Order: sequence, then C-alpha cells, then structure tokens
Amino acid sequence: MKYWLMKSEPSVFGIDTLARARSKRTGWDGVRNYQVRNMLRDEMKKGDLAFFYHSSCEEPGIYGIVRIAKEGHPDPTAFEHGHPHHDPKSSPATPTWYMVEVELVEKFALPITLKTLKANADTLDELLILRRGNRLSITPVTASQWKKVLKLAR
DNA sequence: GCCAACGTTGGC
DNA sequence: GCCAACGTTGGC
Repeated sequence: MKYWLMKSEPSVFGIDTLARARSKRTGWDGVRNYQVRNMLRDEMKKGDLAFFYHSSCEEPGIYGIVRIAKEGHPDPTAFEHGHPHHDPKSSPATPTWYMVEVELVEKFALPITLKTLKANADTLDELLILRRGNRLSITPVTASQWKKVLKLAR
C-alpha cells in the first residue's frame, strides 16, 4: 500500500464538503498536469491512504485522511463541452486525463498546519510538500513520513 | 496583491 | 530541440 498527499483549495472543495456528503466519497477530477495524471492513472491503488491538504487558504495544512476508493479511470469532465475543465485533446476513445475516487477516513480534530510541518521539516525527511517550488497537486509520501506526520496530529 | 517557481505553448 | 513568453500555483 502506498501513501499520498492530495491538495485542494477549500474554497473549491475542502474536507468539510466531503464530510457533509452522504456518501463521504467524491471524484477527484479536474487534474490537468501530466505528472499527476500518471500517478492517478498508474500508481494510486484502491486502499491507498492520502493526507487531505488545504492550500491557498487562511491556514494551509493537512486536515484529514482519505482512502482511494476507485482506481484511475478517464476523467469525464474533460469531454464535456463548456465545462471549465473541458479539454478538446481528450476523448473517450483516447482519454488524456484521469481521476480517482476517494472516501473520507478521518477529519483531524486539529489540522497539522504548514507551520507545524515546517517546524518539523528536519524529521520529515524532505516531505515533498515542503520542497521549494513544489506545485504538484498530488505527491507521494513515504511510510516513515506518514507515521511521523500522524504523530504530529495526535 | 505580490512574486518566485514551475509547466506549457509555440515560433524558429 | 531550444527558449522566450505566458499562465498557474500557492505562500505570504
């Protein structure tokens, strides 16, 4: 099993939106970056766990945990004319973009803020979210990093 | 709003 | 294949 960190802007879709959904489950669509596409399509497996990270907001940080509920499949929003994420390059026959589905595992009582992560950067061994200029909306997390971050949450 | 850092585009 | 221009991300 692998571990991940998935970023989202809470003003668009945050962990509370997921927590309010009856199914506690959502499609992670709209990714339009090839590196991230490859992870969605090839590497993320059902049962993998991911930190849910809030970006571009008052208090950036990790707000909870989700599980991959459905593995990579073509992102239908790319096919929809008029959709903000429409991409004419992508077609059902030869899809360019992929998505997964995630389900809520846990919302932390208190988020692990970016500040806290930075303060513990030395022990977190190059957590990718802390790397200068990192912009990928999904990044892998090692088992050891996962454990150490969780310790910060408890 | 600023700006650094990065990905993508497109002319050559 | 190079690289400048442009758009986007995301913390501050």
